[in-house]
Amino acid sequence: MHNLKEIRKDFDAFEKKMQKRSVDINFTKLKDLDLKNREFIQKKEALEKEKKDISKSKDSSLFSKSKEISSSIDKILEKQKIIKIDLEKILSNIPNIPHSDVPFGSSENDNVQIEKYGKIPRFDFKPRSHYELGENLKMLDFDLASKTTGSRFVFVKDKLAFLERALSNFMLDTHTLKNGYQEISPPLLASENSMFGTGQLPKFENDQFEVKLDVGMDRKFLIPTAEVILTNIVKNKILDLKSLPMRLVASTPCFRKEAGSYGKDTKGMIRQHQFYKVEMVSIVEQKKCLEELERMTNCATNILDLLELPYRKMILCSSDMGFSAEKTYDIEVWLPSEDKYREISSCSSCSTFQSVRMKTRYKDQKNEILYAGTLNGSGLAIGRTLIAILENYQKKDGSITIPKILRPYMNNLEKISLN
RNA sequence: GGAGAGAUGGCUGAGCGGUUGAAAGCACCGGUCUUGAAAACCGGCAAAGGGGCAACUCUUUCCUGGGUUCGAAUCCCAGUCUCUCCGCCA
Repeated sequence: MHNLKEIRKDFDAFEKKMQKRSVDINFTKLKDLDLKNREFIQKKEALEKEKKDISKSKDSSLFSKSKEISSSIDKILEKQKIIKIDLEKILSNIPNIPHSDVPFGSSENDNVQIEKYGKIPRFDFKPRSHYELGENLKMLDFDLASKTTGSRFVFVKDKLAFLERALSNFMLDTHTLKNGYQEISPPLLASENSMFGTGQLPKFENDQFEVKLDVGMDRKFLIPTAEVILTNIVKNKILDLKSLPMRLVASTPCFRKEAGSYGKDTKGMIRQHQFYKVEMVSIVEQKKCLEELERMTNCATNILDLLELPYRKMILCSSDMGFSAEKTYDIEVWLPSEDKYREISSCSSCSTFQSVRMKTRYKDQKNEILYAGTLNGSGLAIGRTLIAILENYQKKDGSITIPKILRPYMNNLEKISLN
């Protein structure tokens, strides 16, 4: 969310920056509502002052006047409430402003490749897709999942389940032992307010799984990413400068409705309602956002380097970035069966966008209170890493070689083949 | 599920109808002292919002939402969360 005070300073500049996002926002209405809102505040405060003076004077002859003032205040408050709701509604649906580094674009086709890494494997046979490989090994079972649950779920079995678990441990170990992240095992449900804080609500409610709890009225949602719960750890806080940067990592299941992607990636486990992901979150001084983004992205790509998987690094264009992001790098891993790169990690700086929503601040050296910068990135999506290993490490006979770095995590198993 | 207790500033914690935005301590910032540091001492120190070029000033906020009152951190009602005891249980 944007700080209205900042927007007000230069409405036109704000409008101009927002054009890069290609979203339609009623700026005139926003400006108008802000103006009216401030008028009401002034009227209200004048009356409040008057009332306060009466009560301080303890002059009983003025007490009835005070009652009258109270009712006028109520009337103003009522009108102001409507304006405030409108204002909030507009404001909370405005995305973050893209950083000047971000290329302008209208679709994912405008994302810009920064660099390619690793060697694309050559096969002397037609490489199979991960679902063919997994089903042949009898270790991926999509039919069983539709039987027990429904579409876009999968059973991962046997050695592939082992591999999945090994990946989680390997990634967590790397981030905690080498990259300075603190491991967290968080709740998988988030409150409505937490979902608002990171920007999933109110605009993207359709993508979220809401969970009905019997007691209480508070709404709860299954986390679509651990980003939600990790970032909201610092909600409503004024942090000590010494506690920054704060780096957190968690490996959790993630739940997404994938509304609006009907017919997309219906085969295989590229796009599921539930998947494991190792997520990194950093809370930093606002001026250190971009620096931290580079660091975080390197932490993500480092995992691919260690797994010896070929990938490329992309910078997302203005229209392909997430709602809360000011700048995003996508890491795409090579998938031989599709003969192309597919997203396996997304690292974003959200500047102060989320911290304004969450009210996360810190005191700098001068004791000034500033909004914190927040960043999040996958390090990596486990399901998709599993896919990448299956496809890139496949052999002609349908067996899978296990990447060397993972073997210590898998009882020194070297290869997965049909039992 | 049953019975109690509580929620106050960055933190700990007093206050239980009238300059209380809130004692005290810790933390933090500035200063004195010191070769430097620590200790000690002195001073400063809540946030959000509005107005003003500024100095500054006003309003709101003691979990949330209602209510009583001229006036609420303080009284009443509802909700949320936390803790203790009992029961149940992974």
